[in-house]
Amino acid sequence: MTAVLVIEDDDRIRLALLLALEEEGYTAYGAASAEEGLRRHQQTPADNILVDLMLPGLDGFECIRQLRRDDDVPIVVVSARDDTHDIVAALEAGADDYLVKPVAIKELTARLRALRRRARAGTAVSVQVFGDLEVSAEAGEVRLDGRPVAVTRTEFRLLCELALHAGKVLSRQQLLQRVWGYDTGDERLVDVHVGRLRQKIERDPTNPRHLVTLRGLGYKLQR
Amino acid sequence: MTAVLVIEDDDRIRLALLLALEEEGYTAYGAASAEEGLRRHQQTPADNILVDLMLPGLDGFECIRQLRRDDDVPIVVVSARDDTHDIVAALEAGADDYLVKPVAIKELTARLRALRRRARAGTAVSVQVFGDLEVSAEAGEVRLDGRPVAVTRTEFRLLCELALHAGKVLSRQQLLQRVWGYDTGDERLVDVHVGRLRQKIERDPTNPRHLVTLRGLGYKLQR
DNA sequence: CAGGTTCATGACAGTTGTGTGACAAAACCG
DNA sequence: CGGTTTTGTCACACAACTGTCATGAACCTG
Repeated sequence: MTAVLVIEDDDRIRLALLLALEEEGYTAYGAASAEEGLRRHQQTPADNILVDLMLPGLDGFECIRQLRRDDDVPIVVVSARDDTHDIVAALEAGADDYLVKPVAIKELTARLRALRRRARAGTAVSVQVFGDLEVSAEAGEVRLDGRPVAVTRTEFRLLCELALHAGKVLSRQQLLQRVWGYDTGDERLVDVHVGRLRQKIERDPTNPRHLVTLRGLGYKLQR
Repeated sequence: MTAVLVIEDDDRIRLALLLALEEEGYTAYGAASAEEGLRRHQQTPADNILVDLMLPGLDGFECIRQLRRDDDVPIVVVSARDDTHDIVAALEAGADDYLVKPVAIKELTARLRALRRRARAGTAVSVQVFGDLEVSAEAGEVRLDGRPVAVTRTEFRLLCELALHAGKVLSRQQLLQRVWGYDTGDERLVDVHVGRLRQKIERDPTNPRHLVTLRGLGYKLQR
């Protein structure tokens, strides 16, 4: 779960942002001043910080500088001022992005995602977790209970494809198409590989909990 | 010196951007289509890429996806379209930022700086440690158990490339591309050099613990 | 419950991927 | 220049993987 701290003095805007972010699946909490924001972040560090520029007391620029003194958290400025000087100054102070109000929530979350992807790059590898099962596309690794599991290339591609659409059914046709690149072919092939994959990633392969069959529809991977 | 590649089909805009960037102290060069841009970046990788969305042939989104397939250079979209859908789609495709034309050059460069600051964080470590193995890119040195190991230039480049993306799989294609600069070539070449490298940096070369093979995927270096 | 459909699985032969040693060309260097 | 190191190519052997098929179980449907 991604936690976002919103530092904004206007109650209406702050609440609107918090609601919209929660709607999108974030854990969001607010602060009405820079001082309060700094304090809250020190207590429970957020994964992202949104900050307004015009704040009572300590202003946004100073707030960013103080945050940056000992933290590398992605900071996005959300300001009413659409002025190159402000934008440049905010970025120079250490912000990562600058949006002008009113912001489209979809754009905001897309930018937060892009920023987190960038902040993560180089440090850790991204991992998808399904209970006791972990899949990391970039590390080319599958783990069950934290222990690495050896899977073959096709099994891995198949698993990644299913993980990419976690929770959604994929028909054998779709899988043949996306994993094998076959426009046509024997759908049984998919069964065989699903079977082999189950042997490796399910505690009880005859009673799959992750990679389940939806009779007549296809397969899906669930959490 | 920072090199920026500008992919933009409108000659006037491209030239204006190139001039403005040079004015600001960047080395800037352009491409009038996605295909040309991809080719130029492959030959001489840029530190930043600016890309338009509406391009003849391959469009901007596809261009970004192709760049992202094997590179995480900071990408900024510069587009005339101010539409949330486009912005979200571009960021999802892998862009880091999105600016709407006409852009203020000062804002553009400030955003480029912010982006590079972010992209550098984490990667700038000059000595990387993988258990008993140490790789120092700057010193051009490799140590096993603290003892220096003599590796050849290509072996060293190969090792650095793998260390730079520690924990992530790199395909033989990517390695050929990045270590040798070959756009095409015999992938077995990589095997041979990996084999030679293992002889030097692995305690038990037949049972590699650091430089491991991921059948069908490529190689990776792990801690 | 009979008949048809859909799915799981084990076996097998053909194919592919990888490690390695040998060798010649190229680069390097006193 | 002549010797040494490095590099890239090749061929071969072996292990691992893939796709097909046959069989039987599980599941629907009327």
